[in-house]
Amino acid sequence: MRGKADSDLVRRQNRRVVLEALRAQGPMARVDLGRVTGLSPASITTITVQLISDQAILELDEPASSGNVAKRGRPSVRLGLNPHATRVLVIKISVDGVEFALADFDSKIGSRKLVQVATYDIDPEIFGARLVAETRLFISENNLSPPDIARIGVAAQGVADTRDGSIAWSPAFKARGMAVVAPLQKAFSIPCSIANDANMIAEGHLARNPAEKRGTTAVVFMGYGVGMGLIFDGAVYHGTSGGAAEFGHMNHMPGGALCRCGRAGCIEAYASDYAILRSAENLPDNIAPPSSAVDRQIMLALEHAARKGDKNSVAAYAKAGRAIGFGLARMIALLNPDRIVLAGPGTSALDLIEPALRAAIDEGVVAELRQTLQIETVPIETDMIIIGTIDAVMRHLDSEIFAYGPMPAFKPA
Amino acid sequence: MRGKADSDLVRRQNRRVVLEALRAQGPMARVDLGRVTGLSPASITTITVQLISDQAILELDEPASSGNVAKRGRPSVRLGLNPHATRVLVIKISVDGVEFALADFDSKIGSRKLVQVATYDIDPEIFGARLVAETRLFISENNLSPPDIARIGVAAQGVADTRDGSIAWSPAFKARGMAVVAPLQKAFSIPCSIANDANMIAEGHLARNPAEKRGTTAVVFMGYGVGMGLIFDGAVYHGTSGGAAEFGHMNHMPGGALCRCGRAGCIEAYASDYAILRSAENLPDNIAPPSSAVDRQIMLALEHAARKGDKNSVAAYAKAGRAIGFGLARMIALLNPDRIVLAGPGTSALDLIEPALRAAIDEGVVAELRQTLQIETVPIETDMIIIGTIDAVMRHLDSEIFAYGPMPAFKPA
DNA sequence: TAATTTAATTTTGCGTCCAAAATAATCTTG
DNA sequence: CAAGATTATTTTGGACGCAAAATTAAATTA
Repeated sequence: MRGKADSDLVRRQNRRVVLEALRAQGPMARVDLGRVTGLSPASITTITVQLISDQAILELDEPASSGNVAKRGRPSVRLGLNPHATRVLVIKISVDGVEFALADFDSKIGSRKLVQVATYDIDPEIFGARLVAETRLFISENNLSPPDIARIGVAAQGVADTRDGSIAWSPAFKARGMAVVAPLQKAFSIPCSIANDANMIAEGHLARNPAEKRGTTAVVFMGYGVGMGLIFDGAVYHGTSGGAAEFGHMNHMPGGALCRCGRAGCIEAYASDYAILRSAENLPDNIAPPSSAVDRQIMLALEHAARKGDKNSVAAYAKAGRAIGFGLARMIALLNPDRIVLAGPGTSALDLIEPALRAAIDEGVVAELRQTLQIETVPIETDMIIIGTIDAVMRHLDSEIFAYGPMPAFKPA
Repeated sequence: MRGKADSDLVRRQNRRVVLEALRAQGPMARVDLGRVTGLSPASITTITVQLISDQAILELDEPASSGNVAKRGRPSVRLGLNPHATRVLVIKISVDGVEFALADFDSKIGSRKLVQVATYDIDPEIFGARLVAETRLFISENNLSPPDIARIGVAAQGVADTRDGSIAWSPAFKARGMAVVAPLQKAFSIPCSIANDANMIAEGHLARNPAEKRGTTAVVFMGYGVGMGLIFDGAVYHGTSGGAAEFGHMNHMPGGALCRCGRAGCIEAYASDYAILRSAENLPDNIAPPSSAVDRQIMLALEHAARKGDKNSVAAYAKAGRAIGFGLARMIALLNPDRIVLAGPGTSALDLIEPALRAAIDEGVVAELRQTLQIETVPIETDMIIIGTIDAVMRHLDSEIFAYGPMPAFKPA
């Protein structure tokens, strides 16, 4: 914590704490809010009166409805986030196309839509215009207009530049430096931000796992690519320009296998779907990777073959495990994390990958650093990119807007 | 920032802000403290009155002494940290032996002493006893007794375990898990903590470079070993058990050169003094490294030979640069830092190392992540370990003791 | 010596928190 | 069904921190 403190800071912090409690644990009564936040009942009253008048939260008046077994005493009144406090638009940009989702202030997704876009050869200018047009269409299809939306969050596959709001490099685009935030903000005058998709998965994991509020966790995403999100003390780390945790493009072997990014030896060039496939088919590892995602069925068939004992397939998964394992070993030496979480569709082949992965960690890092390390697998799928982006945007609204005082420009639905 | 806020938090935070300003920028008048901290003159008065009565700071009453050209108006009274507020003992444990230093509350070193200890084959029990005995001697030689010392900070070469207060592994010891904090605390009843020496170098760098309060910096130390300290937003990152930034033992090549730590392929096994020497002498890279530090003169002679054009020496430095460069490339992919700072005696050979180092970074990480990255060399020597440990301990005292209120158990000198 | 200038403190007011007391709303029980 | 009992929430009053304005302090300049 830096800089001076005053009563303004206290008010904002406590408002934020209350909002975060409601967001993380769902609706609850004032008494419970007091217990959870550590604030006195008197303070809770003051704060909730303000938040209610700001329309950020509301009383969920279900008189004896919710199967409340008759308890003694004055019944508690549950408070919840006001779904109509504001709305948020989330856009996911990947090789598959562009996906849109609208979420209410209580983080529930109201509407979503996938638009197929032939991204690879598209011109940056044209993509920007297309993105604006599709966004405008999606907004109007939901009977809304731009001022109804408080913020736009974009999750992009590849290296997102959080500072200039562009996609620096992505497997979805041949071109580099695709401007994304600028055209959207210019067209709609809505604050907009962009981040890497794996970091957004980590945001989603963080929002759902209170244990991640402490210590360091690396969330590894395995699938069409290999990604990572780093959580330090309850905050996802983005790095200087948003390029943090580019685990897939962390070098594994100098001069090694050819990667989609054009360089040699990236972890992704050994451990992503296309790389495992290429390796299982005994193709040389310097042939150009495909520009589109590998069909899920093909990967499942490959897993099946490996489990049946097909030598090449088994070796391919082992190679992938070794690449990820050495990458993790290097990460462990650098960050000494508490937990590693393995997630994504690629974990369906974990039985084939894990032995080599663990052997590589054992070989690659001093034992003392991995004694307390937990490695676990969680069922996170690609949908977590959208969900996590919503979480990230909401966290921002909680802190930066509602925590400050009366809502700016609120419009009841 | 987590948890609720109250006026207690405000008071502590602002007291800390004042102390940090005086520590970072030296003595200054109340007016200037107000300017620097953003606090009003009224608040500065209140806070400084308390800190003076706690004897944490004092008025530097030099009536018109310090060449103050006659200014109009009431003269300002400069305030400074009270050197005698408390004392701190710092212990550095390395292959060379054990070094002691005493520092006053204004961070100035009062007395220091190097004790040669044949560490390598020592029994943990015996080392603990010896450490306590030497510490007791050092304290009494300075006409002090244990209660005069507020805190002991230990910096250790190798993997320090901040949680159990031991040295998990170190090139200085054959044994693993050397208890350090426990015997000291038991003997003297003084709070004691331990950390890795490279992290302490980063603490020292941070204390002297206000720019490091923002963003991410990796401080690389090159010399008898290769170390790193990571600074995230103005705080040195220690990891779960204090083992963070073990850059020297981050794997470079699976199955590669033999390292002091017993494993194969660590960066240190290519880029530390002994590794460069081994490589220049054309010895196989699987021979056991020496258990003591390489003499500085030998390394300087090697540099000289390389600059004269000796092929083997030139190749050895290039190999070192490549190992460090790929390590940095991997770190960059993971952390997307703002700055890399190269430091330590090894930087005297930077002209021989840097070309290969930069080439490896270019080869090993996607261009977009290194566009804004600054790589600089700073003249940090091994002495920074002691200085940085003092800084770290003082930062702790500022936050955890003096920021809270009256000093516990203060004894004027 | 009086006016001016700059530094620091004191006074006063405001905002936030908390503890305790008061009030509200419901259930239990005779 | 009315009087307790019980639990939730609000009100009241006090404490503590910051900041603005007024005041005091200490020096220079005219």
